[in-house]
Amino acid sequence: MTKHSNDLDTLFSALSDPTRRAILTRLARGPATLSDLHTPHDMALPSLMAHVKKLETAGLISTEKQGRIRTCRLTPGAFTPVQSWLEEQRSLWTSRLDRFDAYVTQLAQPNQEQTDDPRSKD
Amino acid sequence: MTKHSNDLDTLFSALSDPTRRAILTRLARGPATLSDLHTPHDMALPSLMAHVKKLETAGLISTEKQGRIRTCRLTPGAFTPVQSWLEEQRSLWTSRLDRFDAYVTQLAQPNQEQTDDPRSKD
DNA sequence: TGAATGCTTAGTCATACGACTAAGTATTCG
DNA sequence: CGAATACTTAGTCGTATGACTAAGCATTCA
Repeated sequence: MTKHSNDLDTLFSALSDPTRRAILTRLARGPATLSDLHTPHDMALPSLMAHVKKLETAGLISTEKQGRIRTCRLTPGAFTPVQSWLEEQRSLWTSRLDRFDAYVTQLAQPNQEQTDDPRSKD
Repeated sequence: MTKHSNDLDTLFSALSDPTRRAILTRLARGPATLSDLHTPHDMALPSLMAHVKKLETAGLISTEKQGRIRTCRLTPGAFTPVQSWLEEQRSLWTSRLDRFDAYVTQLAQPNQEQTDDPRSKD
């Protein structure tokens, strides 16, 4: 069993390395072979290969071998789960702010009934 | 020296663990003490503490101690570098698609001069 | 004051990660 | 065919991560 069971685990983990992010940035401009990807990095080829494999496992890129050459390309829409998670967090955060705002507004108008501080809700 | 020198390294790495993402989700609803954060997780308190510390190091949360109680809260805008990076990638990708589109359009109109396939550019 | 509470530190351990070298395999070129 | 090319596999090594237990240290409450 690998360490990361979850999609997001694997994605965020794959993105947490600068070499891998550089590879993605390169591939955003177009497909490339392993050697192409290797050239700018001061690192042995097997080490770079391991990064490429991690990106592929995370579903961020796909690779295809023709003859002795392996070509790598970005997977369209691979960032979607990441962006969705971020969006969900943002949504939770703003709805909290809304509730807090309503609470403060209510405090400022003591004529009306008050509910509990919404911040303490589970 | 820690392993992650870069902001993005630390951020993505902090986000790559489900316990830590759960903590963030909890804090999106409002501040909480360490014990609060601990309760739902079947894990020793020091282990949870380590996660909280990692989130704090990444700048995703801040903590403050009053008496014997440590309160944790989300750092507003902490996701910005992550979202900017994603946005930059998207931008590279779409500009590549635009260039490719222009190339295809040109192929379909052989009357006009053709440039090289933009995909092969460095 | 003495005990309970809430966190903190210290130390251990297993596994994962990321780099390397060396050697192997499969294409392609001369 | 034989050599160069482009990856691939295997094996090693040091460090990082993430979990645990046990013990320590303030604060607060009775």
